[in-house]
Amino acid sequence: MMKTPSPDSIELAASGRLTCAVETTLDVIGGRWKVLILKELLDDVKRFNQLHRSLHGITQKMLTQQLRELEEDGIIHREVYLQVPPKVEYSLTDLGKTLKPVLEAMHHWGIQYLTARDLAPEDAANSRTIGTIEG
Amino acid sequence: MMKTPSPDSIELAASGRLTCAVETTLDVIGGRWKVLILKELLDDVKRFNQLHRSLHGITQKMLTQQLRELEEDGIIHREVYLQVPPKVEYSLTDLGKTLKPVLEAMHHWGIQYLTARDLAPEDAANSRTIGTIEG
DNA sequence: CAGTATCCCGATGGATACTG
DNA sequence: CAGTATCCATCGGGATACTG
Repeated sequence: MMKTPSPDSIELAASGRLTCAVETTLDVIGGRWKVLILKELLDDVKRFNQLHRSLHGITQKMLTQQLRELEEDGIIHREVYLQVPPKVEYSLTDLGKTLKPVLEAMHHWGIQYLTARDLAPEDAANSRTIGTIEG
Repeated sequence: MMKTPSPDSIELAASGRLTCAVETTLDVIGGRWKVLILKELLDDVKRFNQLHRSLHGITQKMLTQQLRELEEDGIIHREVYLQVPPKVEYSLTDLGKTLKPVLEAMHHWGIQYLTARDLAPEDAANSRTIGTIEG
């Protein structure tokens, strides 16, 4: 995989515009707050206001919206307790838990990237992969 | 990593608003066309119009813009040949190549996700991770 | 507590035309 | 060939206020 020259892009009509599974993933976790939300839920079940407090800066609207999208995509589960005052708990579904390796890969790369840029920003800017400048 | 309860989020002032390395990664590859561009460049060096043709639907403006951003982030290298007609080649930097595992993880999950949703969309919608509904 | 409902703005991204 | 330059539509996302 990824080694094949051409037969790679997976044509799917699911969303109409996606041409590759990588984009599908990006579509699911690419939202402004989604990876943060997922991180919060990786190990624990959490309530709405718990999330609201943890994700500093997010508005209620955004939190609700992003949670709904994650729910529709089958990533998280929303458990409503019919009581007063209301109580709603959010948790990862089994499908959602499978995102862990992806998030870890992204986390790992992020660290590496920040390190590289921190230590040698100019070096990175000048780095090149082609050695022969020749028409 | 990811196993620790709290000392996780890496406060960085690089971009001002990022609170986690995962977001850093998303910031770099989260653009509308970036993962597609990266996929094109994973194995080959390519010219501007080659990319333009491969990424069906992208406009010149968008292609230029996304390429510039990737370049600024040290992910790709832009090699200009001073000749007529002009020739510009894009390639991954060493740093850019390190994204491969990330893209592979995302690709792999995307496939898995599509399969899961395809085979059992309702099942996924009903899946839950908490078993005890109890206030 | 856990949301909705409005209003609103700026960034993202697209169409089109032009150029060194 | 490889871009720029404009103009424009959309929409993600935020502030604020209200509610079952």
